[in-house]
Amino acid sequence: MHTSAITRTEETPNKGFDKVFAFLREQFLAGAIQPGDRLSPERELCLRLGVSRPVLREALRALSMLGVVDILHGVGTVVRRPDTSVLDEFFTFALAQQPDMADDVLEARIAIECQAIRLACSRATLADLERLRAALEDVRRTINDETAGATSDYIFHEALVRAGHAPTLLCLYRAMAPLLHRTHQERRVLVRRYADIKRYVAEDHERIFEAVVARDEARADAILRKHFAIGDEYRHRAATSAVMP
Amino acid sequence: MHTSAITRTEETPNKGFDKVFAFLREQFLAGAIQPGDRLSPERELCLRLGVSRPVLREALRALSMLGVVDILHGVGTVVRRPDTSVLDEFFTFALAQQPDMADDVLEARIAIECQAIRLACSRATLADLERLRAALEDVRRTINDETAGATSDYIFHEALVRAGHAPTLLCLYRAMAPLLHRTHQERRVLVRRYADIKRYVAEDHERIFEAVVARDEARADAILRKHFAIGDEYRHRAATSAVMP
DNA sequence: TTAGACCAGTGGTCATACCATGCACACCAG
DNA sequence: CTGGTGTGCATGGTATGACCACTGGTCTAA
Repeated sequence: MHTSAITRTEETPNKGFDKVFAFLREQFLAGAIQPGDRLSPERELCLRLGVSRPVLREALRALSMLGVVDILHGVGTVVRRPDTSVLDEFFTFALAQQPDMADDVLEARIAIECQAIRLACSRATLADLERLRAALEDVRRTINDETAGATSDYIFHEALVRAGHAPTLLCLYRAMAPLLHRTHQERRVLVRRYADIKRYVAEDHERIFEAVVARDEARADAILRKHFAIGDEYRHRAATSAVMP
Repeated sequence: MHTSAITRTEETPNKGFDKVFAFLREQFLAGAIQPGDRLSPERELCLRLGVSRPVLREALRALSMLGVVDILHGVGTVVRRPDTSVLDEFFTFALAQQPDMADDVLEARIAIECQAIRLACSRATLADLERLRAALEDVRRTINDETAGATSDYIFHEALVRAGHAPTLLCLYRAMAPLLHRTHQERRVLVRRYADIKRYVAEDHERIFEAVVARDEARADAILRKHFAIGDEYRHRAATSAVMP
């Protein structure tokens, strides 16, 4: 008990994995290593850090899980700009065991999108508007197809966020993409049950588009919020009453 | 080139790490292992899966990175309900690599906070309001202290997001915390230059608090938005005109 | 009864050897 | 000169076996 205390009298903040991970983390956050750089070979790194190769590899694998590096067999470990693809894994696991998390993420989605649409009102380029218009037509065209409809819906909303020209918002939004897409598909199942939902989907998206074209921030925000609220209500109705004429 | 194809004629979809990770992933998604369960010991698992222990550990570490399991020294590897805390690491890395991102992140911050304040209007508990009130007093008390003032400011806004009771929003907000705090401190430097900024800081936060107490979503959102806009303007003025009476 | 020591189970680390892949360079044939 | 080809090295990928360190329960002795 008290014997072990002597052994670690000096500096032993973390050891092994934590030490390595903390070190690499530092390097990244301090900007010492930039995207595109190639890390030192594993054999060299583990010498420099005073750990064994398996431990070093655990840390590298951890970073690769976070999307910070790519480990390429026969090439090396290269730093990459983390994209949101990692979060796909995360949400997959998270939702498998915690379906109620969907609602929570949905709230974050609303936050992102409402801010993005405000920005879009002042920043949207002609190309953005054209993309939105095309997406809107797709939504209308696929209104009777559950699968294609879900995709159209998602594409429209993503186009909306893109039009905001805010990289971070877009990044966050795309992080939730897998989840959102699944939700869209679930929602589409309701189309059969509630006939009026088709009109709601079509008209809402059109009004959203028009508000952006008119560059009316407050109105766009309000309409979009209402759009989500209605969708929420439909899901709620579907969840509470299993059968419906 | 063509020789290697023969070697893997049968089932060799992945080998080593991928194989193990895929296996565990299956187990989770199929619901074969539930939160609270304890995985088999490493030595046993790696035998069952036909891989070495280092490789198995890489996979376990990967899962722990995704927040799916907790690895406890001397105890075992236990499955946990994934929460959004993992995203901390991710966003920390993701947001760190772009220095010019400050303004952009600010926009994301506005998104989070405006949505959170709306939720807070309907969900804030007495404890939340009390925390907000205390933070508000701190803001007033430290109005003349740049450093302490920045901290108070941040604490108030975080309390706001907490009152929204949306884990994902809070997680995203905290991921931006370091950047935000820096911004708050920079803003405080302006206090000396513009005397009226003190009144603005104090009054705005008070009105924000009152709106939440009144549970008026639209008003709270609007006030908060204006609050940010004014802060933005101050920063803009400070940036464009270096000197000012 | 209880405080302490002990022990078995489990994760944490290490060292070394060998396999697998990519890439570049040199080499050879045209 | 040119193009293809093969060989070798650098690097990641895996396996093995041993030992250390922590946790929890059990057993012993006061």
